Amino acid sequence: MKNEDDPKDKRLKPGDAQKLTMAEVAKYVGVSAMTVSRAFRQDASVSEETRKRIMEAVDALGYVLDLSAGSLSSRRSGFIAALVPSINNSNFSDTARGMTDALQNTGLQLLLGYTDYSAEKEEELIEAMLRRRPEGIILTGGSHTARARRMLVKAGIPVVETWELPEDPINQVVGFSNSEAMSLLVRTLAGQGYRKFGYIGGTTARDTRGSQRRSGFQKTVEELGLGPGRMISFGVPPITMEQGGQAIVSLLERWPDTEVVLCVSDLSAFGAIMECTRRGMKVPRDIAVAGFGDYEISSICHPRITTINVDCYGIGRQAAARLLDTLHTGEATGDEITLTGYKVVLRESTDRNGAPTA
Amino acid sequence: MKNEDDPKDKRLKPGDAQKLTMAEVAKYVGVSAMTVSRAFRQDASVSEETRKRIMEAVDALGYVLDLSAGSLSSRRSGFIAALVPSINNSNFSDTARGMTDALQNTGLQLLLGYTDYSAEKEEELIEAMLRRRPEGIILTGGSHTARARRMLVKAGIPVVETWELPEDPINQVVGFSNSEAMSLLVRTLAGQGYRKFGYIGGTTARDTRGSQRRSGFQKTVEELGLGPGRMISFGVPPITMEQGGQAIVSLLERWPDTEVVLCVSDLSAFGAIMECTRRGMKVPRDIAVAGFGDYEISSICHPRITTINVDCYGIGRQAAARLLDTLHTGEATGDEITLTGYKVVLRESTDRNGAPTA
DNA sequence: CTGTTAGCGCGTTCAC
DNA sequence: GTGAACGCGCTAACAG
Repeated sequence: MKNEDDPKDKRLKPGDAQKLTMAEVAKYVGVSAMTVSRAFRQDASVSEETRKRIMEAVDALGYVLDLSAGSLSSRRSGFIAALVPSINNSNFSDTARGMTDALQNTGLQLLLGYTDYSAEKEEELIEAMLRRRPEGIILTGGSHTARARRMLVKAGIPVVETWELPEDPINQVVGFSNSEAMSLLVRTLAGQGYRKFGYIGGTTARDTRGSQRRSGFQKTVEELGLGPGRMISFGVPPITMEQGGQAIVSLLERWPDTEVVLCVSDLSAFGAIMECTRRGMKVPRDIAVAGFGDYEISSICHPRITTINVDCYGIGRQAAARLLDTLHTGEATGDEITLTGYKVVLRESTDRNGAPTA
Repeated sequence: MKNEDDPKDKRLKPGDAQKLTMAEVAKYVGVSAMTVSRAFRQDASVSEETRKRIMEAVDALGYVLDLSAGSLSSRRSGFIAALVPSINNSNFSDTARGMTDALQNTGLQLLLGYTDYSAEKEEELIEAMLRRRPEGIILTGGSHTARARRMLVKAGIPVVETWELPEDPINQVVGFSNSEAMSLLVRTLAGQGYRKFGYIGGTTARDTRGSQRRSGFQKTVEELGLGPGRMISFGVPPITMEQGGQAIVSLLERWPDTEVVLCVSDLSAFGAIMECTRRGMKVPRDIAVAGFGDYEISSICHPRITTINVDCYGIGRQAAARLLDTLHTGEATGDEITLTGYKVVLRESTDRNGAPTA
């Protein structure tokens, strides 16, 4: 913190300054600050010769551009805010990766936050993000507090909601119907002859995607005339593998004749299957289990787990791409919904032949 | 974008403005902008009465503080930069969560980037981060390009390197010796009577923690007089479960009498065990397997996996805490190393009794 | 407790 | 292709 040197010695030596400004670099090179500024932009009109000299000086002096100053002046922060429920869930981290990849070489940086599945925390985070003046914002899901919605609308930036199909979208949507996806899984398994369906999910209040999957399950089971599904809830998200194990135990105690159990997530399905194995039950011989999300584990474990494959990475990538479109077309783009695909992946854990090792 | 109203109508109506400034809020309330600014800070001396009026106006108008302007003026960005190799690895996302939690209520926000295990990408990211003028930066590992090191030193902000013990730390370190941790695992298993050790890891160039684990393994196996370890490499990081399965097949083809296989990560260990199961081998009856990292899966799967438990969350939390200390004590804190704990967790996958189901 | 003045380090805008 | 003046929205520093 102390200046050991003669404070009047203002000469600039390479490797000297800690907090260098553009003006100082400009003086060193013998141009104006504006020219240095231009040298940093792709398109700007600076002679190759001048740019080269400037960049050499930048290197020699170790100057680093100050974007916070630049964005104040240009009124473009260079940020895109993104909120996901949990960073520890590989489905969402795949989505975050998709967003980051889509933002590559756009000069935009992702400002990532996680809401812990809480609408209140989401509201706080939205406010914190908006204070950084992001040029767009990507949210997970369509449930937000009234104040959050107000802030988002007022911010006047493009908003993309993902992973669901909100009834009343703020702006753009990139996602799929969790309810229909689960419904498809129920129908597929019913088509294979399963009749007695159980369901394992979290308490619904916080995880809106989870509750959509649950209602898709219930609705479909009833539509198929298979009576009310056998539902077991474990605690609040994030979903753990262990909860799946505990839940299937409860479920089988209560309804021992259950044929197939659908889980809100592959993670709980895996926990359930392992617990069954540990208790000497064979999956799918004694009970079939399916998950949701097609996590890596489901194609590796034994037995491999039937699930719904969701395009997590694509959701992120497309959400960012939609945002970029809107930004480039001058925010005039109409609100629109981009549907992302999902598909049933049938694997050993629901195999009717009960021959887990193929 | 168009202004439908009379542009001369400058009266401020609640819920009107998109881009409101502090000065406008101040005018609305009848105070100076500075007083509004003070009302937003915790410590600042503003009468409760005035603050209340200001905050009501802020609410009514929907004003959102502009931190980018504030940080230019205060010369404090409010950012902490953090770089992790991969966001899809739950060990690192636990670390990120630890950092975020430690930064709670400090007014500092995490700017997260992932390097994809590449020093070049890390260098790029460091530059991109420094352009935002972070007040501190947290890195994973101690291997950086020369230019990255130069930029970091020159930035004059506290740097914390994590997850390893670099030979030549830049500043502070929060981590543990990956080599010694792996060594401890080898010794523990050798103590149980295992003699023929195999090792499965990635190609070493990019993943420095992986190569430290590998060398800890090799060194220790030789020290114990158990000859050179049987090493199999799979591709570049990130580590997948599938690679573990492929690797153990190669390893057993080449050295069929291997008794125990140590893996660079629980993820490859899990893949290896599942592949063995699929091929009709029992773990640990036919071969014992251990991992590294104590991922959730290892305590759930069947058989449960012996591993090294690492305090991932604590690494993040302490790294951020050290940074905060340094920031508060005026950056005068000496460089120091904070060791984080690790411990061997013995589970079924290396049980000498070979009774996987307890 | 509150107001005034003067920048923070850039980019915009308009000259040349 | 380059430069000068000005201002982005806020806060530090000082005054009262």
